Amino acid sequence: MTSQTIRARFAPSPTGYLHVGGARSALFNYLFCRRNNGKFILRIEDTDIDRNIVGAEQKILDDLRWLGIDCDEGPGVDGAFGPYFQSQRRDTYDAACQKLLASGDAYYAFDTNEELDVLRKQAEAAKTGFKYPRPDPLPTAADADRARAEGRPVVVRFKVPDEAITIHDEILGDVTFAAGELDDFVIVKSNGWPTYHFAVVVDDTHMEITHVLRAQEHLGNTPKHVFIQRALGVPTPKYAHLPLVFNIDGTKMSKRDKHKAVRQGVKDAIKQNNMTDAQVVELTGASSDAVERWLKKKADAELSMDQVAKLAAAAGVTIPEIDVHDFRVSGYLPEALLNFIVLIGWSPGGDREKLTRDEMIELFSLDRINKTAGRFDREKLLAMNLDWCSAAPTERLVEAFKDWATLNDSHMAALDDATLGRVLDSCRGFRTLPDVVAKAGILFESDDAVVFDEKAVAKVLAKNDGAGFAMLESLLPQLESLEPWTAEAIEGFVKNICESTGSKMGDVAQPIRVAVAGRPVSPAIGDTLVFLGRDKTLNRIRRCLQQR
RNA sequence: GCCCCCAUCGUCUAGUGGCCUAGGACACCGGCUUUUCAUGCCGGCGACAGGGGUUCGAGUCCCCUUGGGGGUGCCA
Repeated sequence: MTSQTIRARFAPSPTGYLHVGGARSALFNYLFCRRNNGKFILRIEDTDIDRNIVGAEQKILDDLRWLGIDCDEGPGVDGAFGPYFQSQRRDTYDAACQKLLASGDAYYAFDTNEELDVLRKQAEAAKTGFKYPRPDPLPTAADADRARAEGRPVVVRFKVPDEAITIHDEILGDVTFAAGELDDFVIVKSNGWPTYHFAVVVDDTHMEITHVLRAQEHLGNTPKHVFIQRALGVPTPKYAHLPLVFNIDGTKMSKRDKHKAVRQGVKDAIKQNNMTDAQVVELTGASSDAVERWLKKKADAELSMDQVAKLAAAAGVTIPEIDVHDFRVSGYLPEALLNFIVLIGWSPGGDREKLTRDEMIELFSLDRINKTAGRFDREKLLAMNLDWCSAAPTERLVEAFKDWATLNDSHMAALDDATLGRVLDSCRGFRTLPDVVAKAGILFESDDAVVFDEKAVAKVLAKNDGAGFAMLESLLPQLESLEPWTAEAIEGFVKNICESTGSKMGDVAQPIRVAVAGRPVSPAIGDTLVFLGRDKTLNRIRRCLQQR
């Protein structure tokens, strides 16, 4: 190791938002570095030019920032090892490739995808594993030029040594792969760009990465990387393969789950005649062919997320949160998400569970990482979010709520901080930020926006020959003159009514609540009326009386 | 097919050979509190996958079986 300092990295590819699994990898790397005074590096792996999505890296950066995971080197944070985009490091890969070609550790190959497909199918039919047949003798540079001239694709393959290899993993221990298991894999594609396996090794070397913490799905790739390192004559970093993160049903958590959930919901709706194929076509504005393919053949790409969202709304399906951004939009606190995620595959030991980022840093160690894959339990996340919301000071809640409200174009984004703080405090006990809107949002809409819930009206107002309505009627003039218009005064007023009429709080508060909110749910009655103000309160009660 | 990894309540986990008649949290069930909805509080249900070893002693070590997962791409 040329550097004594621990250096670890998170290396996402810019193909969309940051996935929670990726966020967990980023977090572990981050914690490991912070704990050990190391450097945390962010590198964008954009060697697959066709799959890159414009602006995706910015979204990933935003999500990491939202979570509070900051890097020491990376896009926008200069370091001595940049650039931090693989697309800007092409010459490095080319040089490394030339070196391997020159030493005979890599060679040119000219097979078309079709030819390879045929070989793979044959192998499958024969129930044997596919291994790329290494040509003998190996093609020369001249052969490569000739192939290129013929219009054949030219790639570079790594000549895998015929020897067993043992990987020492910091979490899993020694893992041995027998000789002859690997075949000669591609390191440079026909478009000249390196594959992941090659770029990752070259970059980790140049960036002097000392520790590679990555998902366990990469364990089987590690021999490839170590063989390349040996051929290049460079050191091997320490590896730590993190347990995977699954859905609650044990399937792999993926972006496809969103399509899957909505597809199922739409299918059910059609089956129950709540929806027709024609409606699906109309809703999405897509061609009926595209819709059919999406519906039947699981061709996710046929519909955009926007179109899928429309279908979800129509079919009454909730799209599952998969990306960090989804959880942000759903109204989770980043500190809760972070706390939840860190406990999948790691624990500080004992009964400790609730951890701030700083506590995680203090407690983090590689040897407490589990080997077992964990499931992403949304119920537990919800409970954890409630805990964090309950414990959060009002200012923090205001800040988080504004972020959420702005992101969701909520009408409550317009409220001033002081009001917002009081509203948030009056709703304490909520699980996610939108719960606050569900409970108190109506108080900040126009009076005509109040829709009276039939059941609530029947139960609270109309029952007993309209006892509730009568109550409201008698309350109205007193409310007109009540002074001062504060939560305490209003609560006191309601209590007085109870005492003088011998009724329970609910008998008085509920009719008022339904009158002003249309539903039997709102903050405490005093708070509810204060948020509304006297004029709107009276107006809404009068409007309600017309429902009689 | 082949290679690799994994295995404690439904879920996340504590447990690193005796402290384990296996602890906590979420969920679930029951009760209490409460002006609504939520909260909050109390209690309950509930696991070492199976079989062999090793050991005075195994959830903890070894082997097999079973089960789950990952890889086997000119994706990362």
